[in-house]
Amino acid sequence: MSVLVDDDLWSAVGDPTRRRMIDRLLADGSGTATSLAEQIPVTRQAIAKHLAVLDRVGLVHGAAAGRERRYRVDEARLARAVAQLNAVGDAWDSRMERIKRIAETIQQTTETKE
Amino acid sequence: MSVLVDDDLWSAVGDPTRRRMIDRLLADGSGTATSLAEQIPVTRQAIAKHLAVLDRVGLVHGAAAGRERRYRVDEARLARAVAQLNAVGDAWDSRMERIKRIAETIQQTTETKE
DNA sequence: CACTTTATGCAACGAAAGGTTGCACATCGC
DNA sequence: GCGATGTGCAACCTTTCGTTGCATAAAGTG
Repeated sequence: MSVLVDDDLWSAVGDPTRRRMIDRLLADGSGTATSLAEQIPVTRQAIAKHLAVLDRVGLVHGAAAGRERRYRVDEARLARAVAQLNAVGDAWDSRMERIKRIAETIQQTTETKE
Repeated sequence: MSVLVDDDLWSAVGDPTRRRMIDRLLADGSGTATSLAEQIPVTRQAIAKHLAVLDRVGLVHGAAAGRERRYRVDEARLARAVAQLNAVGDAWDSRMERIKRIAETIQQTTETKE
């Protein structure tokens, strides 16, 4: 049984830098390429490209505001991504019954059908 | 605060092909580069490289058995990865309190198949 | 208004990742 | 011994992630 996931969506959050960007955007409410580059150790241009990727899959939306372009997380879209992360995690968990003990952090019982 | 995540571990499961490989290995118990290549639409060599990546982060272990090299998922390690997926998902969720309902709705539309 | 600062955007380029093909080599079954 | 099967190594291509450099637009300030 494999879970149906949107590879583009997953790949978008699969990148460490993009994950940090989402963290920052969620923490601050919104941000620009420049503001994010000040908080994450990559250049503004790299951030800008990642924002384009995130925008393309709909995880963020940018709006021009004067001379700056301010980005904000699309929470519904991110919730969908989170749901997929959980779905895959649950699917794998259900295949590893015997190690449930080891994964003490994961207490959510999953009744995913096989 | 951002969640402490092992980027290598996350990146390992961030690749669609590697996720499918893990799915197959879990379903079949074990597998070889050749057997996996028959189930996933990429060449055996590509599979071999992914197995090397997964082995490096400890998600799978390979053992020579005659002329073939058989790989098996390290369940403790995978459980750790799953825990991190959940941790990040939870962190993001906690930042998006107000859309919890949407997340639930999306969850229902996330299908699973064989 | 002119000038400087600040925020973007575009382009070229390099390194690494994911994928392919081709071939050499080891091993199993007969 | 010999063919079929399973690996491993190497070269090569494309995309992705990151860089630097430069041009441009919008504020802010004298």
